[in-house]
Amino acid sequence: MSEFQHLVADIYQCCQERLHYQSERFGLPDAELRCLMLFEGERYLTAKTLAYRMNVAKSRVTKLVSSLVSRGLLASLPDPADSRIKLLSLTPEGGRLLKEIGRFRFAVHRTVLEQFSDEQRGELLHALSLLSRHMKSVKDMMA
Amino acid sequence: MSEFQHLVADIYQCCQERLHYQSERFGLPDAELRCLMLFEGERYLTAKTLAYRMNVAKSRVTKLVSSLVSRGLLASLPDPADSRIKLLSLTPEGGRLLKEIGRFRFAVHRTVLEQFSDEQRGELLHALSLLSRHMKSVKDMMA
DNA sequence: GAATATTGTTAATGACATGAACAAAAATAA
DNA sequence: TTATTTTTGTTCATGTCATTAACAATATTC
Repeated sequence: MSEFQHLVADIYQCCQERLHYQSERFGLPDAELRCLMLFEGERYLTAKTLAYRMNVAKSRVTKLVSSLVSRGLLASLPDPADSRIKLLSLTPEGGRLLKEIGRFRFAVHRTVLEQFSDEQRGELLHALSLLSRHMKSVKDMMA
Repeated sequence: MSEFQHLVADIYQCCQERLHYQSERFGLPDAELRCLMLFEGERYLTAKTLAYRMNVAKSRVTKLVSSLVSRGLLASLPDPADSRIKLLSLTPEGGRLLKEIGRFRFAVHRTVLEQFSDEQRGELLHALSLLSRHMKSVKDMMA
Protein backbone atom coordinates (compact mmCIF):
# COMPACT_ATOMS: atom_id res chain seq x y z
CA MET A 1 0.00 0.00 0.00
CA SER A 2 2.68 2.50 0.95
CA GLU A 3 4.63 0.59 -1.67
CA PHE A 4 2.07 1.75 -4.19
CA GLN A 5 2.39 5.36 -3.05
CA HIS A 6 6.11 5.11 -3.35
CA LEU A 7 6.09 3.58 -6.82
CA VAL A 8 3.73 6.18 -8.18
CA ALA A 9 5.84 8.94 -6.66
CA ASP A 10 8.97 7.51 -8.25
CA ILE A 11 7.38 7.21 -11.65
CA TYR A 12 6.03 10.72 -11.38
CA GLN A 13 9.46 12.01 -10.61
CA CYS A 14 11.02 10.20 -13.54
CA CYS A 15 8.52 11.88 -15.84
CA GLN A 16 9.31 15.23 -14.35
CA GLU A 17 13.00 14.78 -14.77
CA ARG A 18 12.55 13.66 -18.35
CA LEU A 19 10.59 16.82 -19.09
CA HIS A 20 13.33 18.87 -17.56
CA TYR A 21 15.98 17.10 -19.56
CA GLN A 22 13.95 17.51 -22.72
CA SER A 23 13.63 21.20 -22.10
CA GLU A 24 17.37 21.62 -21.72
CA ARG A 25 18.12 19.44 -24.68
CA PHE A 26 15.97 21.43 -27.05
CA GLY A 27 16.76 24.80 -25.49
CA LEU A 28 13.12 25.57 -24.94
CA PRO A 29 11.11 26.04 -21.74
CA ASP A 30 8.90 23.09 -21.03
CA ALA A 31 5.62 24.94 -21.51
CA GLU A 32 6.74 26.09 -24.94
CA LEU A 33 7.70 22.56 -25.89
CA ARG A 34 4.30 21.33 -24.83
CA CYS A 35 2.68 24.09 -26.79
CA LEU A 36 4.68 23.28 -29.89
CA MET A 37 3.76 19.62 -29.66
CA LEU A 38 0.10 20.43 -29.95
CA PHE A 39 0.77 21.42 -33.56
CA GLU A 40 1.46 17.80 -34.45
CA GLY A 41 -0.83 17.10 -37.39
CA GLU A 42 -2.48 20.53 -37.23
CA ARG A 43 -2.32 23.20 -39.86
CA TYR A 44 -3.74 26.08 -37.81
CA LEU A 45 -4.57 26.52 -34.16
CA THR A 46 -5.93 29.54 -32.34
CA ALA A 47 -4.89 30.83 -28.95
CA LYS A 48 -8.24 29.82 -27.56
CA THR A 49 -7.84 26.22 -28.67
CA LEU A 50 -4.33 26.10 -27.29
CA ALA A 51 -5.51 27.40 -23.95
CA TYR A 52 -8.17 24.73 -23.84
CA ARG A 53 -5.87 21.89 -24.82
CA MET A 54 -3.12 22.97 -22.48
CA ASN A 55 -5.50 23.54 -19.56
CA VAL A 56 -4.14 27.00 -19.15
CA ALA A 57 -5.41 30.58 -19.09
CA LYS A 58 -5.41 32.34 -22.42
CA SER A 59 -3.12 35.04 -21.11
CA ARG A 60 -0.58 32.33 -20.56
CA VAL A 61 -0.92 31.29 -24.16
CA THR A 62 -0.29 34.84 -25.31
CA LYS A 63 3.10 34.69 -23.63
CA LEU A 64 4.04 31.25 -24.87
CA VAL A 65 3.03 31.96 -28.42
CA SER A 66 4.77 35.29 -28.57
CA SER A 67 7.94 33.64 -27.40
CA LEU A 68 7.62 30.83 -29.94
CA VAL A 69 6.96 33.35 -32.68
CA SER A 70 9.99 35.38 -31.71
CA ARG A 71 12.05 32.19 -31.84
CA GLY A 72 10.83 31.63 -35.38
CA LEU A 73 9.06 28.39 -34.57
CA LEU A 74 5.49 29.60 -35.01
CA ALA A 75 3.92 32.02 -37.45
CA SER A 76 0.86 34.11 -36.77
CA LEU A 77 -1.58 35.15 -39.50
CA PRO A 78 -4.86 37.04 -39.28
CA ASP A 79 -7.97 34.96 -39.84
CA PRO A 80 -9.48 36.30 -43.06
CA ALA A 81 -13.00 35.70 -41.76
CA ASP A 82 -12.65 37.13 -38.24
CA SER A 83 -10.12 39.77 -37.47
CA ARG A 84 -10.09 39.05 -33.75
CA ILE A 85 -8.51 35.72 -34.42
CA LYS A 86 -4.88 34.92 -35.08
CA LEU A 87 -4.13 31.71 -36.88
CA LEU A 88 -1.03 30.07 -35.49
CA SER A 89 0.99 27.59 -37.48
CA LEU A 90 4.40 25.95 -37.52
CA THR A 91 7.19 27.56 -39.48
CA PRO A 92 9.41 25.15 -41.43
CA GLU A 93 11.90 25.39 -38.63
CA GLY A 94 9.18 24.76 -36.07
CA GLY A 95 8.15 21.70 -38.02
CA ARG A 96 11.67 20.36 -38.05
CA LEU A 97 12.06 20.87 -34.33
CA LEU A 98 8.70 19.25 -33.66
CA LYS A 99 9.79 16.15 -35.53
CA GLU A 100 13.04 16.02 -33.64
CA ILE A 101 11.23 16.23 -30.34
CA GLY A 102 8.87 13.50 -31.43
CA ARG A 103 11.77 11.25 -32.32
CA PHE A 104 13.39 11.86 -28.97
CA ARG A 105 10.24 11.12 -27.05
CA PHE A 106 9.60 8.02 -29.07
CA ALA A 107 13.12 6.79 -28.44
CA VAL A 108 12.83 7.29 -24.70
CA HIS A 109 9.58 5.41 -24.45
CA ARG A 110 10.81 2.67 -26.70
CA THR A 111 13.93 2.27 -24.59
CA VAL A 112 11.80 1.83 -21.50
CA LEU A 113 9.48 -0.66 -23.16
CA GLU A 114 12.33 -2.64 -24.63
CA GLN A 115 13.31 -3.71 -21.16
CA PHE A 116 10.08 -5.64 -20.77
CA SER A 117 9.48 -9.07 -22.17
CA ASP A 118 6.53 -9.45 -24.53
CA GLU A 119 4.19 -10.88 -21.90
CA GLN A 120 5.29 -8.28 -19.38
CA ARG A 121 4.55 -5.56 -21.88
CA GLY A 122 1.01 -6.80 -22.24
CA GLU A 123 0.53 -6.92 -18.49
CA LEU A 124 2.04 -3.50 -18.15
CA LEU A 125 -0.31 -1.90 -20.63
CA HIS A 126 -3.26 -3.61 -19.05
CA ALA A 127 -2.28 -2.51 -15.56
CA LEU A 128 -1.56 1.06 -16.65
CA SER A 129 -4.82 1.40 -18.45
CA LEU A 130 -6.74 0.28 -15.37
CA LEU A 131 -4.65 2.57 -13.22
CA SER A 132 -5.24 5.51 -15.48
CA ARG A 133 -8.97 4.90 -15.50
CA HIS A 134 -9.16 4.53 -11.74
CA MET A 135 -7.01 7.54 -11.03
CA LYS A 136 -9.21 9.62 -13.26
CA SER A 137 -12.33 8.44 -11.52
CA VAL A 138 -10.87 9.36 -8.14
CA LYS A 139 -9.83 12.70 -9.53
CA ASP A 140 -13.40 13.34 -10.60
CA MET A 141 -14.56 12.49 -7.10
CA MET A 142 -12.22 15.07 -5.63
CA ALA A 143 -13.25 17.85 -8.00
CA MET B 1 3.47 2.00 -28.04
CA SER B 2 1.93 5.41 -28.49
CA GLU B 3 -0.69 3.93 -26.17
CA PHE B 4 2.03 3.57 -23.58
CA GLN B 5 3.10 7.17 -24.04
CA HIS B 6 -0.45 8.27 -23.66
CA LEU B 7 -1.13 6.25 -20.53
CA VAL B 8 1.98 7.50 -18.81
CA ALA B 9 1.09 11.07 -19.72
CA ASP B 10 -2.41 10.65 -18.29
CA ILE B 11 -1.15 9.16 -15.07
CA TYR B 12 1.40 11.91 -14.75
CA GLN B 13 -1.29 14.49 -15.15
CA CYS B 14 -3.50 12.90 -12.54
CA CYS B 15 -0.64 13.08 -10.07
CA GLN B 16 -0.09 16.69 -10.90
CA GLU B 17 -3.70 17.56 -10.41
CA ARG B 18 -3.81 15.74 -7.12
CA LEU B 19 -0.85 17.77 -5.90
CA HIS B 20 -2.60 20.92 -6.93
CA TYR B 21 -5.78 19.91 -5.18
CA GLN B 22 -3.83 18.98 -2.07
CA SER B 23 -2.18 22.34 -2.04
CA GLU B 24 -5.48 24.17 -2.19
CA ARG B 25 -7.08 21.92 0.35
CA PHE B 26 -4.42 22.54 2.95
CA GLY B 27 -3.89 26.17 2.05
CA LEU B 28 -0.20 25.66 1.52
CA PRO B 29 1.94 25.93 -1.63
CA ASP B 30 2.94 22.56 -2.94
CA ALA B 31 6.65 22.98 -2.27
CA GLU B 32 5.93 23.83 1.35
CA LEU B 33 3.74 20.79 1.70
CA ARG B 34 6.48 18.61 0.31
CA CYS B 35 8.93 20.21 2.66
CA LEU B 36 6.68 19.64 5.65
CA MET B 37 6.23 16.00 4.74
CA LEU B 38 9.92 15.37 5.04
CA PHE B 39 9.56 15.86 8.78
CA GLU B 40 7.58 12.65 9.06
CA GLY B 41 9.38 10.68 11.74
CA GLU B 42 12.17 13.24 12.14
CA ARG B 43 12.87 15.37 15.18
CA TYR B 44 15.31 17.78 13.63
CA LEU B 45 16.36 18.54 10.09
CA THR B 46 18.77 21.14 8.78
CA ALA B 47 18.36 23.30 5.72
CA LYS B 48 21.15 21.41 4.04
CA THR B 49 19.46 18.06 4.52
CA LEU B 50 16.18 19.44 3.27
CA ALA B 51 17.84 20.81 0.15
CA TYR B 52 19.37 17.43 -0.52
CA ARG B 53 16.19 15.47 0.03
CA MET B 54 14.06 17.87 -1.98
CA ASN B 55 16.58 18.04 -4.82
CA VAL B 56 16.56 21.77 -4.60
CA ALA B 57 19.03 24.62 -4.11
CA LYS B 58 19.62 25.66 -0.55
CA SER B 59 18.48 29.18 -1.29
CA ARG B 60 15.12 27.71 -2.16
CA VAL B 61 14.98 25.99 1.21
CA THR B 62 15.64 29.27 2.97
CA LYS B 63 12.46 30.66 1.44
CA LEU B 64 10.31 27.62 2.09
CA VAL B 65 11.41 27.27 5.68
CA SER B 66 10.99 30.92 6.48
CA SER B 67 7.45 30.76 5.17
CA LEU B 68 6.67 27.61 7.14
CA VAL B 69 8.11 29.18 10.26
CA SER B 70 6.05 32.31 9.80
CA ARG B 71 2.99 30.11 9.44
CA GLY B 72 3.79 28.52 12.76
CA LEU B 73 4.32 25.05 11.33
CA LEU B 74 8.06 24.81 11.84
CA ALA B 75 10.32 26.03 14.62
CA SER B 76 13.93 26.98 14.21
CA LEU B 77 16.51 26.57 16.99
CA PRO B 78 20.26 27.18 16.99
CA ASP B 79 22.39 24.08 17.08
CA PRO B 80 24.17 24.22 20.43
CA ALA B 81 27.27 22.62 18.94
CA ASP B 82 27.56 24.64 15.74
CA SER B 83 26.20 28.13 15.51
CA ARG B 84 26.02 28.12 11.71
CA ILE B 85 23.31 25.51 11.85
CA LYS B 86 19.63 25.97 12.49
CA LEU B 87 17.73 22.97 13.73
CA LEU B 88 14.28 22.82 12.16
CA SER B 89 11.46 20.91 13.75
CA LEU B 90 7.69 20.63 13.62
CA THR B 91 5.62 22.75 15.95
CA PRO B 92 2.62 20.99 17.52
CA GLU B 93 0.44 22.61 14.89
CA GLY B 94 2.83 21.50 12.18
CA GLY B 95 2.63 17.98 13.52
CA ARG B 96 -1.15 18.02 13.43
CA LEU B 97 -1.19 19.29 9.87
CA LEU B 98 1.35 16.72 8.81
CA LYS B 99 -0.83 13.94 10.14
CA GLU B 100 -3.85 15.33 8.38
CA ILE B 101 -1.98 15.46 5.10
CA GLY B 102 -0.83 11.90 5.58
CA ARG B 103 -4.39 10.76 6.17
CA PHE B 104 -5.56 12.51 3.05
CA ARG B 105 -2.84 11.02 0.90
CA PHE B 106 -3.46 7.60 2.30
CA ALA B 107 -7.16 7.87 1.60
CA VAL B 108 -6.59 8.91 -1.99
CA HIS B 109 -4.27 6.03 -2.72
CA ARG B 110 -6.51 3.57 -0.95
CA THR B 111 -9.47 4.74 -2.98
CA VAL B 112 -7.57 4.12 -6.18
CA LEU B 113 -6.39 0.69 -5.08
CA GLU B 114 -9.84 -0.33 -3.89
CA GLN B 115 -11.03 -0.30 -7.46
CA PHE B 116 -8.73 -3.18 -8.33
CA SER B 117 -9.49 -6.77 -7.59
CA ASP B 118 -6.97 -8.64 -5.47
CA GLU B 119 -5.25 -10.32 -8.42
CA GLN B 120 -5.24 -7.09 -10.37
CA ARG B 121 -3.60 -5.35 -7.43
CA GLY B 122 -0.80 -7.85 -7.45
CA GLU B 123 -0.27 -7.46 -11.16
CA LEU B 124 -0.38 -3.71 -10.83
CA LEU B 125 2.30 -3.57 -8.18
CA HIS B 126 4.45 -5.93 -10.15
CA ALA B 127 4.07 -3.93 -13.34
CA LEU B 128 4.70 -0.62 -11.59
CA SER B 129 7.79 -1.84 -9.87
CA LEU B 130 9.25 -3.02 -13.17
CA LEU B 131 8.25 0.24 -14.79
CA SER B 132 9.80 2.30 -12.05
CA ARG B 133 13.02 0.35 -12.27
CA HIS B 134 13.22 0.62 -16.03
CA MET B 135 12.37 4.29 -16.12
CA LYS B 136 15.10 4.98 -13.61
CA SER B 137 17.61 3.07 -15.64
CA VAL B 138 16.72 5.06 -18.74
CA LYS B 139 16.93 8.25 -16.71
CA ASP B 140 20.44 7.31 -15.68
CA MET B 141 21.33 6.75 -19.32
CA MET B 142 20.17 10.25 -20.19
CA ALA B 143 22.07 11.94 -17.40
C1' DG C 1 -28.43 50.31 -33.50
C1' DA C 2 -27.58 48.97 -28.72
C1' DA C 3 -26.42 45.41 -25.72
C1' DT C 4 -23.82 41.28 -25.31
C1' DA C 5 -20.22 37.58 -26.60
C1' DT C 6 -15.86 36.38 -28.00
C1' DT C 7 -10.84 36.82 -28.81
C1' DG C 8 -6.69 38.14 -27.46
C1' DT C 9 -3.51 41.46 -24.79
C1' DT C 10 -1.57 43.74 -20.74
C1' DA C 11 -0.41 44.25 -15.94
C1' DA C 12 -0.16 42.74 -11.24
C1' DT C 13 0.63 38.93 -8.41
C1' DG C 14 2.36 34.61 -6.58
C1' DA C 15 4.61 30.10 -6.75
C1' DC C 16 8.74 27.45 -8.22
C1' DA C 17 13.56 27.23 -8.82
C1' DT C 18 18.61 28.49 -9.84
C1' DG C 19 23.20 30.60 -9.47
C1' DA C 20 26.30 34.03 -7.74
C1' DA C 21 27.90 36.80 -4.17
C1' DC C 22 28.27 37.03 0.57
C1' DA C 23 28.86 36.78 6.01
C1' DA C 24 29.65 34.03 9.86
C1' DA C 25 31.40 30.15 11.89
C1' DA C 26 34.09 25.85 11.90
C1' DA C 27 37.78 22.88 10.40
C1' DT C 28 42.26 22.36 8.70
C1' DA C 29 46.96 23.57 7.48
C1' DA C 30 51.10 26.29 8.13
C1' DT D 1 48.40 30.34 16.80
C1' DT D 2 47.48 32.49 12.78
C1' DA D 3 46.04 31.90 8.03
C1' DT D 4 43.45 29.46 4.73
C1' DT D 5 39.75 26.72 3.30
C1' DT D 6 35.24 24.63 3.82
C1' DT D 7 30.65 24.59 5.40
C1' DT D 8 26.10 26.64 6.36
C1' DG D 9 22.76 29.54 5.43
C1' DT D 10 21.03 34.23 3.47
C1' DT D 11 20.19 37.72 -0.06
C1' DC D 12 19.58 39.24 -4.70
C1' DA D 13 18.83 39.00 -9.58
C1' DT D 14 16.84 36.27 -12.99
C1' DG D 15 13.79 33.14 -15.42
C1' DT D 16 9.84 29.91 -15.74
C1' DC D 17 4.91 28.65 -14.83
C1' DA D 18 0.43 30.21 -14.16
C1' DT D 19 -3.69 32.99 -12.57
C1' DT D 20 -7.06 36.79 -12.32
C1' DA D 21 -8.80 41.28 -13.54
C1' DA D 22 -9.17 45.05 -16.60
C1' DC D 23 -9.33 46.17 -21.21
C1' DA D 24 -9.74 47.06 -26.57
C1' DA D 25 -11.33 45.44 -30.71
C1' DT D 26 -14.29 42.82 -33.21
C1' DA D 27 -18.63 39.76 -33.89
C1' DT D 28 -23.12 38.38 -32.77
C1' DT D 29 -27.66 38.82 -31.17
C1' DC D 30 -31.80 41.19 -29.83
